Amino acid sequence: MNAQALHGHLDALLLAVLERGALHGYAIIEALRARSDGRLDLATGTVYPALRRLERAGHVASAWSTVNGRERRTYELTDAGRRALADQRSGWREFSATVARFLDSGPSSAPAG
Amino acid sequence: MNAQALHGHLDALLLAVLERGALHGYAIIEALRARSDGRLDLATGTVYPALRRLERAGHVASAWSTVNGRERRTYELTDAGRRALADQRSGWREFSATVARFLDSGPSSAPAG
DNA sequence: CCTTGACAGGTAGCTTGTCTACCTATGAAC
DNA sequence: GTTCATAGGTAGACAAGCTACCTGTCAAGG
Repeated sequence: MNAQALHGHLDALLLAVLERGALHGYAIIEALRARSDGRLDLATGTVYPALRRLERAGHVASAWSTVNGRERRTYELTDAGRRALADQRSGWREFSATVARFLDSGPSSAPAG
Repeated sequence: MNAQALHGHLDALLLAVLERGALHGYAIIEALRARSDGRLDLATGTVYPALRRLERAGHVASAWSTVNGRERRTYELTDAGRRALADQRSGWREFSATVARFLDSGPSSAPAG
């Protein structure tokens, strides 16, 4: 399952992983992979631009830090990002409930017609 | 909620409404609106090209019929379309379960940390 | 006859957002 | 100094939905 299916929901996932604490880009990709049991395996070319989008929107803030002599850009949720995440969560719930009406049950599992 | 959020799932919804019986394009749009309590209000410019996509893929078959002197193109699920729908259903379940891991619960609803 | 509005089908071009492919750089192993 | 894992980044391709527009029928109002 690639991010093409996520279209429009990727930003929400990014905010969600950052909710547990600040991470750098590569670690975000690994967190996504780990928490999804390998189902979400995103390319850097997908995640980095998305992170920059979120930063432009003010939902995350980034800072350079040097770890083991390596430059890493660490991303952190802002207050606006936290609000945006709450918003996206309810948006997701509405979206998934709506789609589920069409896809969660087939004709065989319908009660009587 | 617009179809931009549906990205990649629209085809599945279209197949799902056609599962209950053949419909013409306009009626599909109305069925989507009705079954979603108005949440899915798709433009013809969204649905017609999608239908043509599905027809090219062999998932639906269309036929012209004249009703009340009006030409209507009626779409019907093919066997391949039925298989594709079953496929999309399981894809949807996996997708929604995966995203839900990140978005269905906030830190407040987490048990202990 | 002409206009307006609901119904019905259709297309072109724009925009957004992800993907592919590529590049730079450090530190460790060989 | 080559290769691998880690880490950050960009350009251009591509898919798919959106906006705006067009054609046409039928019914109502003038």
